[in-house]
Amino acid sequence: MKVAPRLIEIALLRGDFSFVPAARRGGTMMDTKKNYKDTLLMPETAFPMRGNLGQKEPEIQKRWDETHLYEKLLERNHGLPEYVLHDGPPYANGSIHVGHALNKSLKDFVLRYKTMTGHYVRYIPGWDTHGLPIENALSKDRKVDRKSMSVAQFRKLCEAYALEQVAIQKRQFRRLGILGEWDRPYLTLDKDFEAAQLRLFGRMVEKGLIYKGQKPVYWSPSSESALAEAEIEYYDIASPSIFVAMPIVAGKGVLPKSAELLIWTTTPWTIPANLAIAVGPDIEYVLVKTETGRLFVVAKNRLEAVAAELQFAKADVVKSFLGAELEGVQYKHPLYERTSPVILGDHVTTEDGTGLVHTAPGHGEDDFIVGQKYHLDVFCPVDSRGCMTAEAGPRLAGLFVDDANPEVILALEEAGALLKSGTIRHSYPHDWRTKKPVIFRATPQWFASIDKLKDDILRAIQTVKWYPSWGDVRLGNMIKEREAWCISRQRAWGVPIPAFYTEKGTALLDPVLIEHVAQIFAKEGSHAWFEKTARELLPEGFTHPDSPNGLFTKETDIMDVWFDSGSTHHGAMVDRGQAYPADLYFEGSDQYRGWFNSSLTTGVATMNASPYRTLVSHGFVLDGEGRKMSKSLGNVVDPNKIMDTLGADILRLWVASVDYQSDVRISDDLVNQVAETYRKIRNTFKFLLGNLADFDFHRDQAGEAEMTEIDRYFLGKTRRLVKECLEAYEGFRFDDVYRKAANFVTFISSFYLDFTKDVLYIEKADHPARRAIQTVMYRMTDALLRLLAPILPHTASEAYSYLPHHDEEDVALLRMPAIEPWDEAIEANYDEFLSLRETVLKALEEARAAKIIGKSLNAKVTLYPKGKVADLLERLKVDLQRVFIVSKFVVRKDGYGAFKAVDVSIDVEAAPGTPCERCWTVFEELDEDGLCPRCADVVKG
RNA sequence: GGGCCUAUAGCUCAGGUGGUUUAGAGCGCGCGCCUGAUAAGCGCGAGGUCGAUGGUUCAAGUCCAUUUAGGCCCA
Repeated sequence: MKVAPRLIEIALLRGDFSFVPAARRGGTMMDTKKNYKDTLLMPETAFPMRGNLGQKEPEIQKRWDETHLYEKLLERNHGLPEYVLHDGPPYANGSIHVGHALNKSLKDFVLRYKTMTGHYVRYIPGWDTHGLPIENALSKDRKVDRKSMSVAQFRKLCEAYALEQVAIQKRQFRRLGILGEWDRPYLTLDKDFEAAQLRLFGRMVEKGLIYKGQKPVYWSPSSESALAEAEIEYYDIASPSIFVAMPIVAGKGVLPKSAELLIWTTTPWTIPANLAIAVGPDIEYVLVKTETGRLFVVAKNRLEAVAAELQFAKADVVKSFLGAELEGVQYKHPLYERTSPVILGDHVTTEDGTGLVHTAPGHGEDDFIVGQKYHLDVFCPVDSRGCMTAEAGPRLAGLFVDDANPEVILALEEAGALLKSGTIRHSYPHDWRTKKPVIFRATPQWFASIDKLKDDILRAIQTVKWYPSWGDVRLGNMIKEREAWCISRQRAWGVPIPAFYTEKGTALLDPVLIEHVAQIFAKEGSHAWFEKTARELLPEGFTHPDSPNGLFTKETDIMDVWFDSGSTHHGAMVDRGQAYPADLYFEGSDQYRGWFNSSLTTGVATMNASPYRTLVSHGFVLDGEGRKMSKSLGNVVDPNKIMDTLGADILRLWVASVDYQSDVRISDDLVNQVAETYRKIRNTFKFLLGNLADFDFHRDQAGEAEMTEIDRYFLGKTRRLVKECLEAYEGFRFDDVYRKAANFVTFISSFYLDFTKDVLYIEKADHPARRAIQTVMYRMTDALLRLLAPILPHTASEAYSYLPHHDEEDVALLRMPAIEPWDEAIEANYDEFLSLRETVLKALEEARAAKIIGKSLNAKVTLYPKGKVADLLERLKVDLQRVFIVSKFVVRKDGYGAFKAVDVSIDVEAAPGTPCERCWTVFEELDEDGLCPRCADVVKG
């Protein structure tokens, strides 16, 4: 324990010497020692042992800013091959979390590494600044009443809010130590960006990829507007609950014509819009005959419940079959002369109802999706006020949906299709503002066709390099499953869809008009759309046959924000002078569905090629137990806190330590563990720098010819480290860099840096052996500093500034070390020697335990090699006494020692004689000053 | 429910196409040494049967199936 020494320190401070052990008392001995200590070449450096990163990093970052490090790097690498890492825009809302820190750190590793390998590397950070979360933050958190102002006014508030959020996140990102164009980031709300987005959209229009269709959305009849998921609140209400039978007209040989399909619904008003009945392909269905002789189809698991509900006295199973067999069966609508198909849908369950799902593509999300697959119409006989239209037939037309319900039920009863009508209490969506029920209603929306692009996208996927390798499968599966992309949003905060309507209602989506609007946006931003009239947004003198009076209106829908971020490869990359495609996209695995997907779609649509050559994805950050972080669980780790206390380099080192390609974990314990490793690395730097205090590499370096084998062995290990780390960087395997570097540090610290102290401290400054060792240490320091610079930029920068005779202003300005060959024969020999070393250390440990020796320098070791060990020693030119830090080392071919191991035995005894006052090596004879010949020579000669 | 992924010592990770004996490393932990890297350094040691089950095989952490837990994205 550390208690004892601490007590002594305290005692010394107090002047209370009663705690001091006897051995430490007595003036003369201490004085003598002190004299000789002054003659040693002890490590000397001002590089502090403790990082104090929380305080120091901001200072280092300030220096980077003031010296324009980023700009210098660009200048320096101007004309070299460009490497484009295109930044995916985080959403501008709230403080950053560890996921952000992980993402940005990983990118910075790549950016700094690529810069150091001689690439022209820009970093243009970006933000996603439109969208619903910002609208909601204003309405909910800041109590902004949207209805009290115009859309244009509300959008201005959104913009201001987004910019605030960007400022917050920017500060936090910069604290990580990331170099880049922070003064000129790209924002999706920038005028230029919005113009670029429109132009990209225009090209898709030109290619015929954009069309108008229908899609059901949450619709609030009470406020006559579409609602987003976040604007919905659920309350319990009473709804009708009806069972309806729909007669078969074509049974496909599976069902008799007299059979009827049984469905259940709580929204009778959607019955007029019924265009199909969905069944689960793998669900088992039965045809049952009731006491009345009617034949009904129902899911087998639901039979009992349904029979009870409908009070069947009898329900004999006539036949059973899988849902898949029913595909294509035709039935007749009970209220209209209309025939519809049975379709298959994975969304069908047997949790409630009959296992057969009434499908109205105009009134339900699932219904719409499955309807797309079967090319069903998106039929919606309900208007914006929630009233049935003429399409629902004269009997229902004009009725509000709630009033249509009883009328539909009545009609069904009259048609003999109603089997039961009741009520049910259930949770139902309501408008969060009016608190009135909402409905699902199809409205006209703009779509991007995916069908036409699918094959091209799938082909593009094959050209991308994926890390991890399963990325192509994941994205490919999503593309294959993907239906049309609805890009319309009935919101305010976003880029408007640049369509106009004529007096006759003709939609005008024309590349020429879009370019005109884009030019306006480039000057004024998309606010112009909401502040100007259609006339003002159209080219001067524009006419259209469908607008004889020259009147036009403009589209009110805005674009899905995924179209915003999907446009960054132009708005923020190509338009900023970078080449298409980018070398790298590097984001979280949720972006397979998001940005990877939308960027690829728009990229293929407009450039017929993937916007990225290589794609790397990282996993999510979980807590120490592998669980999702959540406020309610209280397991959220705040990166800002870590940076303020332990430092950004610790956080970055954590990032480097984990296998980010799957999900990663973080906790206080885990971060502390990384901090320990950091301390080891830092302290090793301090020691190395200290031992290089009097070393000028240009003047003092030794050639390999002047080195011992073991020097060359460690030089070789350094070169191996360089090679392996560079390979790891190339493959984005930062955890390999971390581990290899950490292991290297441990390895040299316990072996080379330990035994060479005898030469470094004791010998004269320019002793050849000492200069040889310093040369190796310089190489080690240099390699480690450069290799770790991308991961620990602050620490590497700081340590480099303490390196005597350094040439550059910052370590970041250096190149990665070159890969050099090393002597593999020496490496093999000394790798083998390591196991002999272990054996000797064990023997020493045993002697220590037996109180024969304390420190190894008090020992005399006698080694009795046999077989392979004897062979090995034949091959080595090594000073065993020095390497094992003992006072005497004897090798004897005859006899055996007490400590036995394979092919070797060892005797350890206390070295006879007295320790030299200066070097502490034990000698049988010393001169009159208590010095050994070597020390006498150094001190006196 | 579907697509994709993860699961080896307390922690972070190694363990090409199945076959070196008691599955490795670093950290942490325990014990000890040193006090001339000192809120440091060095040594030794104890910890896993490889998420679980069932298979294939002369032989599986390493192949197959099932299953459990967890994650992302859908539904």
